[in-house]
Amino acid sequence: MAKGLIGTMLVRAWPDGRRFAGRVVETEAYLGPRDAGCHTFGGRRTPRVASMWKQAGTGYIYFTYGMHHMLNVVCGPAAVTNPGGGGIGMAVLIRAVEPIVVDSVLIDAENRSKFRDLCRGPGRLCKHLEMDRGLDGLDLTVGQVLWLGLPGEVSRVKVATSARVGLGNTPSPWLERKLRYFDGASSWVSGPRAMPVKPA
DNA sequence: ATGACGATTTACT
DNA sequence: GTAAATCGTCATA
Repeated sequence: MAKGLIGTMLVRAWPDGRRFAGRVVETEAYLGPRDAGCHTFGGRRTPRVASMWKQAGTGYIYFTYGMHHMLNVVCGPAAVTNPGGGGIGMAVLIRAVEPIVVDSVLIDAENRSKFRDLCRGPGRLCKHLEMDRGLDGLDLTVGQVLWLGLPGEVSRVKVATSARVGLGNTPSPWLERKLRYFDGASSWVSGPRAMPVKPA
């Protein structure tokens, strides 16, 4: 799903009618309880990560560093047979988006560079789309506040991969896995365009 | 009740 | 390149 979401449209609509739409260009996969980099590592089910155990299509938004919010798309099944447990606890972090519609105005490709940093990085994305814990747990399949649409452009996207960003330095094979996906031809991607697998 | 810690960004050297 | 900003969350006590 992390790979498949590259190229899809992320849409945000405000009560006052304003709209934003952007093309997803960078994601990261967080694979659940076995993944040392994942918030559900070890089967964690604290209030903060509760949304990660819900069904695919749920938004998981959390707060970190005392100032930033991050948006994830939950992608596992929800609890069915075991109400207190169940689910898979996996999600995809949306790290960067190419602005297409800003303040309800379609931005031509030639003018898009003016918005280069608007949604480049998970923190900036949430800041500019005004997404916080108030939207945590939202059903992203209901197109009213925040949702995902169809691929934005009919073009062959070359999806590149790298290790995930910002996971600290606790040694673990999980942190070296190439679970970050991005449009290799996009200039809207955050951080390094390729990360070394492991510093020699 | 307390303390350590971020799936980051920004400002400075 | 390095460091500060800043606070909710959760594991201890």
